[in-house]
This record gives sequence, C-alpha cells and structure tokens, in this order.
Amino acid sequence: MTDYKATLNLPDTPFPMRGDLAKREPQMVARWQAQQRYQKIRAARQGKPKFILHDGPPYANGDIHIGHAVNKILKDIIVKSKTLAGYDAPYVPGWDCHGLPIELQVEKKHGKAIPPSQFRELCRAYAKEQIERQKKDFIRLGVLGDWEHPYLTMDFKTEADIMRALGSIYERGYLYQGRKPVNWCLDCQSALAEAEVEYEDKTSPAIDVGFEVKDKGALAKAFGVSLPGDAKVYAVIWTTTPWTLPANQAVCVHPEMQYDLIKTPKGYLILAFDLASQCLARYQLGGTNDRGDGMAATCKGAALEMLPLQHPFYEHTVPIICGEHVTLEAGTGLVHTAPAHGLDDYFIGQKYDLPTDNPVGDDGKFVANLPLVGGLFVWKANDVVIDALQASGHLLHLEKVQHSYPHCWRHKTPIIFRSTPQWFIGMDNTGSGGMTDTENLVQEKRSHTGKPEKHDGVALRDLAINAVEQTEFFPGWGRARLEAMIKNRPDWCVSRQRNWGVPMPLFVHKETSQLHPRTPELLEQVAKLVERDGIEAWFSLNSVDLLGEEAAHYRKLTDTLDVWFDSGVTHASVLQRREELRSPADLYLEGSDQHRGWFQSSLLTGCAINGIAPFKALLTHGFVVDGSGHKMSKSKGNVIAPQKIFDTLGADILRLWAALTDYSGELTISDEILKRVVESYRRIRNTLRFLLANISDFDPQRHTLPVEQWLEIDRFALAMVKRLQDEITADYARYEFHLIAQKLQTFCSEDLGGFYLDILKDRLYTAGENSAARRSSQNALYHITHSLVRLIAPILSFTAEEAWEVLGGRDDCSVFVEEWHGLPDALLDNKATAAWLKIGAWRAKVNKQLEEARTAGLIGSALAAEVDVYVAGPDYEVLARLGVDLRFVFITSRAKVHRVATEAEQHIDVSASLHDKCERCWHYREDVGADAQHPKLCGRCVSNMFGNGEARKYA
RNA sequence: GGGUCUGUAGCUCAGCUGGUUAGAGCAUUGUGUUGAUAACGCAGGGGUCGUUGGUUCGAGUCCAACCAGACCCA
Repeated sequence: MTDYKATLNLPDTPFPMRGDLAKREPQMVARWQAQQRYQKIRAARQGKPKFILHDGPPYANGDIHIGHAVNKILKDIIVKSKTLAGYDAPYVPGWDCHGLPIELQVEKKHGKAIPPSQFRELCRAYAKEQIERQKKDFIRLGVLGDWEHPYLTMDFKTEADIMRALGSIYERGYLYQGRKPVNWCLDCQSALAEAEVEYEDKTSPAIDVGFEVKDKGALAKAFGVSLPGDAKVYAVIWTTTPWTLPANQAVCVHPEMQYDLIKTPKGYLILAFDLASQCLARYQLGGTNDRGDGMAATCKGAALEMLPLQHPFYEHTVPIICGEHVTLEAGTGLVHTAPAHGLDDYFIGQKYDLPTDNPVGDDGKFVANLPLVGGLFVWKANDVVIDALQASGHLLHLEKVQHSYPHCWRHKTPIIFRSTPQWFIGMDNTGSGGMTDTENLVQEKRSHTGKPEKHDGVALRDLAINAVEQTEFFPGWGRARLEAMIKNRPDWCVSRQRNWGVPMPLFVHKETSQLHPRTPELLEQVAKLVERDGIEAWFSLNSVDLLGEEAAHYRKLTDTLDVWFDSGVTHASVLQRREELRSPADLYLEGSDQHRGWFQSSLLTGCAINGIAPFKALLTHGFVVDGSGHKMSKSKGNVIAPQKIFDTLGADILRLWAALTDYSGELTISDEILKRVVESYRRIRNTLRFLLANISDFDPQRHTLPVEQWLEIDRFALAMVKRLQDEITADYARYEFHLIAQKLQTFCSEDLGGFYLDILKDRLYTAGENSAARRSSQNALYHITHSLVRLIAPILSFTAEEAWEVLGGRDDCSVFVEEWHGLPDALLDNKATAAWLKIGAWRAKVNKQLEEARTAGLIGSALAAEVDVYVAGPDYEVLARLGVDLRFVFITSRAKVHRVATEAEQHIDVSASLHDKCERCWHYREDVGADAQHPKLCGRCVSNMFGNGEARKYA
C-alpha cells in the first residue's frame, strides 16, 4: 500500500510550538548584547527623522517591581514601533541616584556615625550596586537601549549640570530665600523628611482661647448689630499646641462658613454656627434665646476678613483672615494661625503676607529675649502659656485630648513643626528683567530656535500653564490634572538639609543673607570642579580658594537640592548634552503619580530655564493592582513580582500582558489573567509557526508571482493583512497597544485560523509542490508572515526575533533594522472584497448545517459531506462565481449552488457523500479509482501528482 | 474632605457624535479531526452594561447622587 502522506507538502519548521521562553529568552538577550544590536539599529537609522522618548529615571533603590516593568515595557514598545515606522528612536535609560532613601539604606547598613564624605562614598557605591541589579532585570525584559551608557544623576558631569541648571534659574530670578515649617526632631536637632515621620498617639492639652476684638465698630458692622460700649468680644480658637501661641499671627475663618456672635456671661463670642452649641456646652455657658445659645447675630466668614484682634498675651494685634482649609471637624471653626509652625498656616500666611518668624531655636527652646516663654523648652512652655491665659481670663476651656501626632521614627519622640530658612523656586514672582506679556511669549515659543526663550518677567506659573496648553496628552485628561496641580501648587522648596545630594553651591553674606554678587561666575567655577571630582568638590572646598578675603563675610551653604530637581533638569543635563538626543523630547512617559513628580519638576525647570516644556507630549499609565482592583502591598501578600513572571512564563508573556491591558486606567494582574495571556500568546505563536512551516520551501527570489496571477482568495487574504497592518500601525502611533494585541489575536483566530488557513490547507498540502496554485498561496503567506512578524515585534520582541531568524535563516540580524512590511496592492476591488465577506457569511451558515448533520450522526469530518446551497438574489452570483472552487471554501467534498426565487426559500442541504474517500486528499469523490493505476486516488490527486495539476482560480 | 480617573459576559477588551434582539478573543460545555496534534476546526451556554434616580419618543452611550477601586493632595 502506497503511503500517500509522503507525497504531500506538509508543514515543516524549526520554529517550535512551545516557546520555552523562560529558558530561551536569556540566551537570546545574551546574543543580542554580544551582537551589539542596539548599536546596529542606530546605525541603520542614521539620518532618519528622530523620535526622542526621554526616560524618566527610576530611583536606584530596590529590585524592580511590576510597576517598573510596565513602565519600561511601554517605553520599549514605543521605541520599537517608532523604529519600525522608520524613525531614529534612540533610548538612553537613566537612574535617579541621590536622596534620602539611599541615605537611609546606607545608615541601616553602616550606622550613623560615619564622616559625611565617607558616607557619601558609601551612598554612591550603594546606588551603583542597585543600578546594576535593576539594569539586569530591565535588560531581561527585552528592553532595547544603550545599557552600556545610561545616564546617572550622580555622574560627575550631570552633578555639575544640575548645579548649572540651578544657576540658570537663579539668573532668571526665580530662586529666592524664605522660611518654611519643616518636621523638626528635638532629639536629632534636625529636619526630618516625610519618610522619617511616623504617627503615634499622644496626649496634649486642648485649649479654647478668646482673642479680643480690637475694632468693635467694624465688628458690629460686619454682623449688622450694635453693641454696648463696654462689651467684650472674643474670637475663639481651639488648639492642642498652646506653645505655638507665641508665634500666632492670625485667626483664620472659612470665607463661606456661617459665624455667630453669641452673648454669654463671659462676653460676646464669635463661633462657627455649626459648632457653637457644642462649644458653649464645653464652656458651660448658657444661652438666652430659642436656640439656647444666645445668638445675637450671624454673618459669613468673609465679612470678618482683616478685622484686628488683640494677641492674648503680646502687645501686637493680629488679623482675622480667610482660608479654605478651615473645617468643622473639631474646635470652634476659627483657627489659630502660626505660619512658623504649620504648613496650612504657612501657605495661608504667604497669601496674607504674614511674618514667618520662628521663635523656637534648633534645641527646641524659645529665644531668650521673648516675653513669657523666653528660654523655655516648647513642651514646658505649654503650661506657662496656659497659666497666663487662665490668669488673664482668655482661657475658655482646658482639657486633655488623645490624638495621632507625628513622632521621630528614630527617637520615637514627638516632633514639632518649625520654620527654617529654605530656598524656593517662586511660582508667582515675575523673575528679573522687564515685563513681557504672555501673548508675546506664545509667539516666540512657536519659533523653535533652540536658544533660551526670552521669558524674564513672566511668572513661572503662567509659563507652566502655557506650556501645558502646548503639550499633547495621552490620555487627554492628563492635561486637566496637570493644569489643576500647577494652578494650585505652592512655591517649590528645593533645599534639603541632607548629605547625599547635589549641593546648592551658593555663598550667603553672613549679615545681609544676600547671595554673593558674583554668584553665577562662582557657580560655574564650582561646576567645573564638580565635573572633575563630583559633589565632594563642593563639600571639601575651602571658601578662601574661591572668594579670597571675602570668604570671612560669606557662609558656604551646606544645603542640598531636592532630588526632584536632579531628575527635573535632565532635559538640560542629558537631553541637551548627548549627541543622539535633543530637547524638547517628543515624549515623556510615566505613571500617573508623576503629574506631581517628574512631569512637574521637568516642566517647571524647563519653563524657568527655557520658557518652554522639555516635552512635546506626555503619556501616563496607571498603577498595577491585583485581580480585585486593590493596590499591591507586602502586607496584603498580593504582590506579583516581574522576576517570577519572566523566570516562569517568560518576558514575552509579561510584555503581552502589558500590551493587552488598557494602561490608561489601573492595570490588573492576577494568576488567572496571566493564564489568559499565556493562551493568547499560544494562539499568536502557533499561527506564526503554521505560517513559517508553510513557507519553509518558498523562495521569494524564485517563487514570487505577480499579484494579478494569484488566486482571488489569496488576494483577499493580502487585503485583510493590509487592513490589519494599516490599523495596527495607526494604533501604535496613537499608543493604543491594547487594541493591537486584541486585533492580532482576532486576526489569528478569525481571519486566519477560522477562515483563510483552514481553507488553504488542502491546496498547500495536496497541490503540486511547485504548482501555481500552491505558490500563489505561499506568496500571500509570505507577505502575511512578514507583516505579522513586524507587527508583533514591538510587543512580542523575543518571539518576533526568533521568527525572524527562521525567516532569514541566520541569527545575527534583527527585525528592528527593518521597517513595517511593504505590502503589494491586492488588486481587489470593493465588489470582490464584499463578495468574499458574503462568502464568509455563507460559510458560517454551512458550518451550522454541517454541525447539525454531525450531531445527527450523519457525518464526522466535513469532507464526508456534500452540500447543496439554495440561494436567492445577488448572493447566488457571489457563490456561483466560485464554480468548482466552492467546495474548497466550504471544505466539503462537493458543493453546489442552486438559485431560488426568494430569500424565504433559501436553505442548505447536507448529505453524506456516497463516494469513496481519496486516500491522499481525503475528499469523497466520484472519480476515486477512475485511474486504474491509482485505485485509491481521486482525479485531482492523479493530476497533481502525475499530470498538469489542477487549475484553481478563486480558492 | 478636595483634584484627576476607572467600573460592559469568568478574564482582557470593542461598542464613533444616544436609535433595531449589547460584540470579539480567551476560558467553559459539546463535538469533529489526528496531515498546525500538549495544536487546529465547528457549534452551544454565558451579560439587571457598578447602584439609584433624572433628561429624552428612545441611554451601555447625556446629567445627578451614591457604592467600589486607583493616583495625587489635605
């Protein structure tokens, strides 16, 4: 018996069905690096239009988590898709290296008693080590970039440029000195960062204090009442920090809230309407009217603005001011305001230009010459203040309360808020130089000269808002979010009292506190030194070397810069410094938290230095959450590590997950989701494998046929892939990756697996190896494969490169030096396309009938069936046109169309074939055995094997 | 508490400017094939479109409130 299977052209490929990704990907990565693929791609794109995606630097601490992975994968998808679209898209990864978290790690490891210079060296070494760990994982994800030359904010040259950026901002008039309350530990005698503060319960004295109204006439007017001449009126505040009363500068009310003037045995009291009753109960004062609180009059807080009050134990008066931060949660609805001791107070104080004078020294003692509390420790001062208030009759109530209060995480002792001298980038000061109106500014910005724009005299806030308007946002709501933040943000405090950071290389006059007149020049001299020796150059600098005799009059600042400044100015220190990059970048891409972070620090420094944003577009992705939509945390135990995913499932699975998920909201991940992603991957991979396997003997040099000679279904397939490619390349350009992943999957399942490839198998396997019928299909498959491999490449990079090796027969070329595949015109008019869609619909109907016949036990395989299709109207022509090829579309052994008059008469008859089954092609045909020499074969197979081969036109 | 978002089948996503019985892939069930075989084909089941009101002749699609979740603030 002849084994006809051997006479078929069955698929064959070295591309395995199972990816075995976890094991094989690392080998691929090693080869890519050895072959310098990033550099080769750069060379291939030399001279092409640039697309600059600027990497927001991750912080050099800790191993990468899933959020890092998402971020880098999305960036990589963009860089690769832009590369395939023909752009020169370099990718220079970076790291943020200075700052507190690293200090804390080093402290934890080496203790606190280390000289600062040695401490900084340890920090530098630690950061370096962390970078190497993170880098290894980023590379493992398949992210392509200049990993050998990343940018580090702790590079000496970068450190110098960070200083220079500060200098530019100073020269443009946006830097100023001020005071600001910071968390202050009395035991450390130093400022604490937010991360060093923890909250614990503490018992404090809670007091209600009356501030006597000075101008009763104005008050009476505000409330619209007349008051007896001898009446005493008090604005009542409530506080749990009596010791801050010496620094009181105002009493704050909510402008929209209702305040009552209430007559009591202790005089008239001003209290918030909603809190009056409980306050009076607390003070044990009765009321005299229906409401029981003796209300005399009421008014809105706004009416009380600027009313002068007598400080309860000092000579000066303080105003009533209005603030939105006043709440009704506790107290009286009037808030004691000490700008030196609270952030809210400080901000509202800025608005009203209140003094920020801080009477408390580093040691927690009041300055010696201060009346009442001079020289006292703050906690001691509590009692003294309370006694004084009691004695003078200003104290309405005293009680002990337990509340959550900030503590130093090292000493576990309560901290205080205390204003200290700091440096700010002002949002609203108009900088130096002449006024320029915003309109002119916009005009100037449109001409991209690359030179700093003239923007002195415009408030940074206005520059920034303007820059936001010029920026493109993905997704669009990013604009509203960023704009709202810019509009509301306070001045940027850029100074920190830290060791591991870029110093502010400034000299301040000891008496006047003014900066040295030659500051820009001096700053550049320092920058030169830092370029050579790093930030240590400043710390070890002897002022005399720079200032000569003047040194005696100047203090060398020891403050360092906020780390957000470091990364914020990478547009200057990296984009403008590196040959292959430029500013503004085409895109910044980060998580949505960076609206407050890097987007903003970049925007503000960019605007302050150049008048424009350092980016043309911003893309934001959400955070990764678990299967039920909750954030991941170690305590919840719902953390999924990227390392675990690429070590078990492979990086391509993680990449496909990132692509499949709509990143504009939260990205959900769970074991089930990953399982689904693996299924998706298999579908795409197997389709690719089938394609590769069926064109393994196809040589485009020898077997290319002009499209007009292809069978029509092959041209239809070409049209389908063309449409897919058009859609997907457009989706890449819009950064809509989840649509791409979805379309790829649907294309593989519907268009290919469920239609074209299904129909094609018979022709590919049974037609003559080199027949026009078979080569026609391979022409189509060749283009589909080439298109598909490129389309998946930005997402499934490992799989694409693996397929590319099979396609090209060599392992030293990358799909990323290519561009999107140039597809020939399918030469298919709208009518023919519509006809094929109709044919597909009829195929579905036939399938349904076949399934019924199968259920009824009439047939098994579809080839065991014969169908008669009764069709009315234009559909008849559509099907009839295919002639004998119709059976191949339906994959039945015989198919015939019959015309009927009306749609109502349309139906499909399925019957089991009564003929013999051809042993080679498995069709049941009348002519099986017609050729006596080949009794088991049908006529078609005899012809394909020994004759001229069958002729096909449509399918 | 404020700002910016999200909430459509078990999972991931479509559903344009409001208009016939809400779609796809995967999963699931049944089944065919054993010449893509730890693969592939075919058919089926599965959704109060977060909840409740409102606008409209008509709402998944517009408005309001509420619930749940995310990010950033306070």
